Amino acid sequence: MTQDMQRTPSQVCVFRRHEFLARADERKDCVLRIEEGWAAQYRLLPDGRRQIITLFLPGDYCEPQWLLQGRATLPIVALTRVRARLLPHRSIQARAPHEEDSMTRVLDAVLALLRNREKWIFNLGRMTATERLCNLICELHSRMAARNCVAVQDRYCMPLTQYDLADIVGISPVHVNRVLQNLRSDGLLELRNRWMQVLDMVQLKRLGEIMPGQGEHVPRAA
Amino acid sequence: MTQDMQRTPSQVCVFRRHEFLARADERKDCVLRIEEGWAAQYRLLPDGRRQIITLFLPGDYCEPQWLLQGRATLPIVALTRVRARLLPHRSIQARAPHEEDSMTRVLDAVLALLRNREKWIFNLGRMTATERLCNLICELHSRMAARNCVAVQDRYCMPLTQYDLADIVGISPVHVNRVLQNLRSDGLLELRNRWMQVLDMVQLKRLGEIMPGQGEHVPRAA
DNA sequence: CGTATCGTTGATCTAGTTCAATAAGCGTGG
DNA sequence: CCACGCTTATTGAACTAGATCAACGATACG
Repeated sequence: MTQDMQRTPSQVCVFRRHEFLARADERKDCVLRIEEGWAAQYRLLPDGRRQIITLFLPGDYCEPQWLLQGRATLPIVALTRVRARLLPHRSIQARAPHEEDSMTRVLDAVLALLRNREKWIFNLGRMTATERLCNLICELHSRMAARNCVAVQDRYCMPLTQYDLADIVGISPVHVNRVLQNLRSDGLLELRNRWMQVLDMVQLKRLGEIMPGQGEHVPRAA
Repeated sequence: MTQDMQRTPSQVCVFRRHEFLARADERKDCVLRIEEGWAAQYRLLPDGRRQIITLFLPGDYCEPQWLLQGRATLPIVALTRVRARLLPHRSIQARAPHEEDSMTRVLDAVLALLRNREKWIFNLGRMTATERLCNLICELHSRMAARNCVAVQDRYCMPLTQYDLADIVGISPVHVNRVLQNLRSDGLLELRNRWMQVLDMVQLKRLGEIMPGQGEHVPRAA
């Protein structure tokens, strides 16, 4: 598919599930804008441990920093069928600051990525399994909502398997299942057949969202 | 100290231990370059849980992304006495690409930050306590080495308390202590009075460093 | 309609937490 | 110089969140 990308600059291209959008250390002269489907960037250990580092949803730039570094660092795989538009670096640089897919927009996406990683470092370091999952669900909801991908009654398509979820929040798949059971039985959400329905966003946020709590005092362990 | 910063653009300024280099949401028209001392960016929960997100060492740009977003997101505190040079955005933009403290250099630092966070998301999500600590020690060693701050025999000044270490690697201070005991008794390192001496870097790397292992197969939980 | 993937459940185990107490450093003022 | 108070390091004992193992049921899909 790399070949396709070379042949058809500024075009749309499609990846089947499990196909790679990027491989480690691959050269990149385009940024992708996901138009449909979900993709994930991950790191894998020889012993099988996997951690998903970044999730790409419809509307996201897939690796905006490629614009600056011209190279992928980690593999990116399609979690569903993915349709993406290729944005050659040149065409991005050519656009006026306030246009769609301009330099400014792409750099903003880099900053957003950086902030999102702040959040996940915190999550993985200091939140419980339930908190992490709630947090993820809220994040997905708000990102999907921002792209107008949430239907009535807070329903949205959530194609991640419980294995995927486990590899995002850094827990085991079995435990993901158990936490989801709890959230379901507490009436916070419904999740079946790749459709997520948030039933009690307030409570979900309370369980998962990180409080502002930017302590002004000297930081020290509790 | 914000006042000092306004009054003396392009100057050096000094922070005592526990003083803030930045507060959440503060406006920033300078990037700092740390000349001496260590600082940390962290997030704190009302219940006392703290996670250090970024560590700034001598030679590092402290929050290069301020150049792009003009604003801090999280508090940054001095872990030791810190001396830092103020680099106003204007002066950075004025420099030629290959100069010290040019736009290019600062953007490279943003990219490095992004990659370092990839690594830590992986660490926190999928590595054991021992692996995380070894990994951190190796990272500190190589960052200090890059700044010529490592003396003979792999000795370097490591001012982090065990509480700090705990809040970086996302485990409890007590457990940090125990893991360090193990590493000491295995003859991998020496650590006393804020001085770290790495005795067996090879073994330490093996325990902590992330193998390339970029699996080419379909990612799935082990 | 058979086969691989995905979800669910129970039982057992363990890495790491929490609590609590003590010891060792270390700066500061008298 | 010493005494005091505070921070940091160390250790043990009890506990728990979450992992691991294993089996089985449900889906989906070619």
